Amino acid sequence: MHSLAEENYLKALYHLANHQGLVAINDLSKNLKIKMPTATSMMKKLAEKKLVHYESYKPIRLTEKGKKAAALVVRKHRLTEMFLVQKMGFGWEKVHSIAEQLEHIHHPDFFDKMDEMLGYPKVDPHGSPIPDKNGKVDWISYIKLSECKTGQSVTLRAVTHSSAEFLQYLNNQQLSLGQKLKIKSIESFDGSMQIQFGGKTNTFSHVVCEKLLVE
Amino acid sequence: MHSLAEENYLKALYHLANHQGLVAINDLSKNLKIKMPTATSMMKKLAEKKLVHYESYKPIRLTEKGKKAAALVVRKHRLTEMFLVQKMGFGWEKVHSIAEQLEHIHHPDFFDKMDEMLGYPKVDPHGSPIPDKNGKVDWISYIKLSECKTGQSVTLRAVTHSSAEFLQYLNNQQLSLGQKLKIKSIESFDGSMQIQFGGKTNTFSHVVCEKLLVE
DNA sequence: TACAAATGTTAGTCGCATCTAACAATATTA
DNA sequence: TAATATTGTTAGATGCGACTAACATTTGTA
Repeated sequence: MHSLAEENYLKALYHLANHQGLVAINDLSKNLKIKMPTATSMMKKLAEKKLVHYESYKPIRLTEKGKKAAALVVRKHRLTEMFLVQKMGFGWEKVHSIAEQLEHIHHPDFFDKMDEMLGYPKVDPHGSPIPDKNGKVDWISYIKLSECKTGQSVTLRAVTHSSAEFLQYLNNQQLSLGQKLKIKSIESFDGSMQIQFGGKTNTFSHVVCEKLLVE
Repeated sequence: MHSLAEENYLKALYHLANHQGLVAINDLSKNLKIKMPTATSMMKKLAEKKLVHYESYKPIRLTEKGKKAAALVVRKHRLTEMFLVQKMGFGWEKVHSIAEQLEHIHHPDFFDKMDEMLGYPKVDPHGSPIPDKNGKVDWISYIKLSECKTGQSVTLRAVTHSSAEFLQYLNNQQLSLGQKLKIKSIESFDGSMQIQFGGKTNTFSHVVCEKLLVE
């Protein structure tokens, strides 16, 4: 089995590769808040274990084995988040930090039981897809709210950031998944959007709109 | 907060002190399956942190601070076991090994929520008391089945071993907590007991009877 | 294109939790 | 009580995952 540190590197590589394509040592070290030499030496270790393709000065790529291992950690994380919300009554803004710890539990039965109790969910409370037991993911192609045009009507399907502060902000705006949104106008100079939903119109900054996925 | 290793030492000291009184380095190292020098150096570290009283060649004692820290780990372990049985439907023989990992989660809300969902239970699925949030334990004084006399009628209240094998053995005998037992006879040469319960009479070895607590 | 800035690697150190080997103290027993 | 066995300690090594300092490569730009 992989160590806690290894699992965290795999997960970071997985997310970075999905969000930005090529992954440099620098990205990885910033993401994990470790220094670059530490990341370099871990890449050598993961390369030994055939979890990444690593060549000096080249971008890092997960191998198929590495992708699967990473996806299985993500699976544990997202199943846990779903369990915490659905079965334990936590708010969606609380669950990320708990799941960060629980994702490292090595006990298949525990997660299989959650999966069963939840009815084999396909997405987590933030709308992110839950990888299956083989690490395969059903990618659903939503678009960012920030890419929509004035006048469009869309439905909020996922958020791409799970920090407690951001989700609490959405709570304060009474914004949750499934909410229908109508784009009233867009400020061209800062990209902020006036959005109508639930009988009111609020303004959201570009930074916020980028993190909201809709269809 | 304490490291995973520290928590495991505290827990071992707590259990050993409760089961056998004085605790020697040797006991500790056997219990944790580590070598004696490792235990010695950890005792020095825990002494620095005022979690144990340690003097060379003397038995080890937890300080009040150490007892509380240990009890809080035990609390997390036992709450988790109860949650796994009551809310997730695991058999009592499965939960120890899962709880061994979950007990090291550092997230008060997670355990508080379990506690609330379980209705603030006083004992775990094996009949062991759950320390309160201050680390205080309601000691209930049961006696070992092995100490009972022929003809006595008692009720099974707790088991003092939580290994999957032992509990599976009890499952196979259809023996669970709350079961009324009547002692039909005792073999004087090996201490095995003929016990009547649930409409049948089975023989249990001394080793088994020592692990069953009754009242 | 040449230099500067940014990025990446190598070499060596550190703390943690483990180990083994050698030595010291305590306990057991002949 | 003296010899022996058991238990405990000290000293020093190891693997892991982090670090800093110094050096190397790549990239961006004047």
